[in-house]
Amino acid sequence: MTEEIQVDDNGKLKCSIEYTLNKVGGKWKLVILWHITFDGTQRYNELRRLLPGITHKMLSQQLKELEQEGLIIRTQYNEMPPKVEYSISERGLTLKPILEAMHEWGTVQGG
Amino acid sequence: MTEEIQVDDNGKLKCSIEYTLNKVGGKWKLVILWHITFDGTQRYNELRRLLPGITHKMLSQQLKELEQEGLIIRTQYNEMPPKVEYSISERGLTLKPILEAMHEWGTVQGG
DNA sequence: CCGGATCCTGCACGATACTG
DNA sequence: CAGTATCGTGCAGGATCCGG
Repeated sequence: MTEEIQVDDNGKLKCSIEYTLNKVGGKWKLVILWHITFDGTQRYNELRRLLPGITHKMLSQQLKELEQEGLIIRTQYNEMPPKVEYSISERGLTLKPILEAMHEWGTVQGG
Repeated sequence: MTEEIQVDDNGKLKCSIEYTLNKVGGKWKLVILWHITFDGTQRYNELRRLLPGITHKMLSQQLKELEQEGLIIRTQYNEMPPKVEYSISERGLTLKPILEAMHEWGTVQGG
């Protein structure tokens, strides 16, 4: 079994936290994942309401990236009107410790 | 004791994770904290070596912000040549669960 | 050795209009 | 309802020089 070592564009060593930040960094991803994980499956417009301040573009963009990473699952119902649900995947569930830790810290430190 | 509720610029509710991201979000803060927490007290240039790719400006800027947040402690020795050490604070130690969770995830998922 | 000051660039993020 | 398309912009982040 070969050793997989994380490197950046210049071939320098990266620590594992940088890998994580690459996947779920940015302003919205962890917040989205938190809601889908703990509030359960959500529709598109439900997420918009849960995320005050997010724009149309950012929500759909972040959802698409999260789906491509296999962290959430997109389920489309071909009805009228359209209905799309986003749920957490098994891989996404492995982020739970991170979400819980960050939520706990924000709650305690933020008052 | 009054209830402290997190709100954004428009008075909308924020979830605790957003508070956390405000404090330790961005490209470098968590990585810096990880090294100072688990590799122990570090000098300025030692941190530069531990953080391949970080620029002079970003390192000093992030260190200053982390110190102002009370997450790390800056100790200056008035010698020649100058010597400055950065160590984790008690408040900074409360981030340990987050750091461990993100490092663990990056290690497992990143291979 | 440890930074601050300045100037600059690019991309994350946003506003808005349009569509099946 | 659940998105795309287009166009802007501000600030995170970077390069470089200066100073104690």
